[in-house]
Amino acid sequence: MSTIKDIARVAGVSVATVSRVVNNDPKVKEKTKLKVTKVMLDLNYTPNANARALVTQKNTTIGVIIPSLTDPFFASLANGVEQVARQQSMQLLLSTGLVSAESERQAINLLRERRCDVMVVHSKKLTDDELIALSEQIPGLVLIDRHIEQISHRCVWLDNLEGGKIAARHLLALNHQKFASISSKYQIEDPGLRLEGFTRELTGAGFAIDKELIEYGEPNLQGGEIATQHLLSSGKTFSALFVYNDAMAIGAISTLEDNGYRVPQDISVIGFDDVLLSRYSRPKLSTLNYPIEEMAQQAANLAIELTKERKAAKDEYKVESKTHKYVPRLVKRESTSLCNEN
Amino acid sequence: MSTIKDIARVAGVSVATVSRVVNNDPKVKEKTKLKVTKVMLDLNYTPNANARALVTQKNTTIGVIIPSLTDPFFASLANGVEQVARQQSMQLLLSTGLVSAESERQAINLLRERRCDVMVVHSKKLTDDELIALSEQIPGLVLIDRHIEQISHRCVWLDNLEGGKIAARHLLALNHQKFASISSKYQIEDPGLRLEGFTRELTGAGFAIDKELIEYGEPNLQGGEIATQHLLSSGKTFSALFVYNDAMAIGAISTLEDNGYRVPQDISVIGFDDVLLSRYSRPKLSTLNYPIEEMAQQAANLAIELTKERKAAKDEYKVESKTHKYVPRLVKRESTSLCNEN
DNA sequence: TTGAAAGCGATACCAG
DNA sequence: CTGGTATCGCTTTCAA
Repeated sequence: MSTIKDIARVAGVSVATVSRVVNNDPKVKEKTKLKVTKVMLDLNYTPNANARALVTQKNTTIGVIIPSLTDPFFASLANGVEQVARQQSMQLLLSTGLVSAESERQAINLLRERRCDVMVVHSKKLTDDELIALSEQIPGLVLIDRHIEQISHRCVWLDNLEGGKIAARHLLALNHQKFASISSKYQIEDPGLRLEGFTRELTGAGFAIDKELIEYGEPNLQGGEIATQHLLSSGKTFSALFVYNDAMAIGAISTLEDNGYRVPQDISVIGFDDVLLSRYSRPKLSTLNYPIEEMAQQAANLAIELTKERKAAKDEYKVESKTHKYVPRLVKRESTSLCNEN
Repeated sequence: MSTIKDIARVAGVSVATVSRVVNNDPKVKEKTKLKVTKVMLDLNYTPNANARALVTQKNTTIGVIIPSLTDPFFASLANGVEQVARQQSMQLLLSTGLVSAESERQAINLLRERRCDVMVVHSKKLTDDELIALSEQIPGLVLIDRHIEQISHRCVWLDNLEGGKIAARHLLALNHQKFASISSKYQIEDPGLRLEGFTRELTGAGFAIDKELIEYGEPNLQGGEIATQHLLSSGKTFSALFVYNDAMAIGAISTLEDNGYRVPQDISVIGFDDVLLSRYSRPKLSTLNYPIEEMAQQAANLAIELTKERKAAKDEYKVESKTHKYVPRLVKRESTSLCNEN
């Protein structure tokens, strides 16, 4: 691979001049520019981005850390960041497969080694304290899908509590009175908040959800199926089912129908996330839209903004107090309908 | 951000020594090692990967170029590469949003600038010739999902023709005689090959497919719905439908059922790809498994292998004549069954 | 308009 | 075991 020196030598100019034409410096004579350009083409020259980054102390990489790519939800998240990257002529450095605090920590560290100072991180395992400490060292670190009060202005998150409430209000408005819910067995924040919002709103309306009608399972199709079987075998009846996410909801519907219940005529089912799947299922799933791609874009832009600010005003603490909270939007499709039992 | 010099100064040693402890060189005295390590922690030191790459001429990045991340198929591809990257302690540089030959070319070039010499590329727009030329310059370039004879050993691809044949054999074995097919309107290679394999096998068995029973549409749910309407309105009957991909197949099923046809009792439907979706649909979709994740892993490993080989034997042309062809596997689920018409 | 030279932050060879 | 130093490929003053 030819270097700037090779070009300089062959073209009979100094490296400084070559550098200038590479960077489009207007004060190179047109003639030399042409000459140099030709040699670059001949030798198939490509500037070395590493060397460049080293001297300019600038980095055109934006890092993304997510648990997995196969989950469409995270794929959308990555996609949102990618769009911003493209728009800003930056590139995506992606890290997945996070399972432990240690692996999350390591992923962040790898990004730091590359001096990638803009990063969008989806962390569920690291503690608030560690994240706060990290964010002090990394000005361009933005958390997505998580809210930490002390660094609120660097978090882009969804109001899961409100999402649960919205679901409850929707079912309540449809006249439902007997509720069940399927949640995720994983004790990350989201499932708890969604369920809490849901039950809280029910309580406010004078209803309650039987504890035996709350099941926990793997947050996927099969988990939804199994949880639903448990629900059914409890012997208790319900006309409305609030499920942690769309995949589980689709699994639930499938099991309900296998057991002779029609959705939504007999039982209304509402999911969460509004992934592609929910539009493909039959009946089409009513759910809460989680605008993850938009949020990811926002997060990426925010991260870029933060690094710029840092440069502009080194030690001047400019505490952005803006909050980046999103509220899920109800998407009414076919799996919920008026309750005809009461 | 502190540098190796800072550490050396504070610890009272030379940069060489610091470098040694960073790289775990066994011949540093335990005591100095401890001292240096402490300072590194104190100053929150992180080695600069760019500087490192510059001097070692080694790069721990593996590049992936795909059209999009939102498409689960490509997400799986990226995921496969990521797994290999992780396993080799490398990192993923991802580029998406390819729409034209120019953008594909640019994406590859950005990877080159970063001296990322291992790359897995999914290119549909660049010509064979350009790709061949490129692969001569980039030893670690591997093409996925595309086959170019001259650089066959650097292509990891699926035999779409054979896939079509397998589908045909499956339907034939189920006693079907009247066929229809939905293909993609986009004139990339795959749809043509799949359909050709399908019809060729039918012909071999003494059957044919009515040209009016071949529809083309957008390769998504809606495209499948629309194409199916066209098929139905032709007035011609058929008992088996071969669809370009799973999304279209699910759209097709939906339309068929809306029109009073039962799947598979009245009409058998078979898709292609075996994406997650096909397991969620009802009836569960019979389809051809496209082991894209496995293929992506293979491609990534191959790319790494190629760069190593290059290093081992510079000019010695070691033409790997191995071929990396995959054949799709029939996944029989619920959407195809014995024809009861004949 | 161009060139010489001083780094950027690390590695690795050669001495000692 | 440790230190000095040339070097990687490029950008960026400072002079000419």
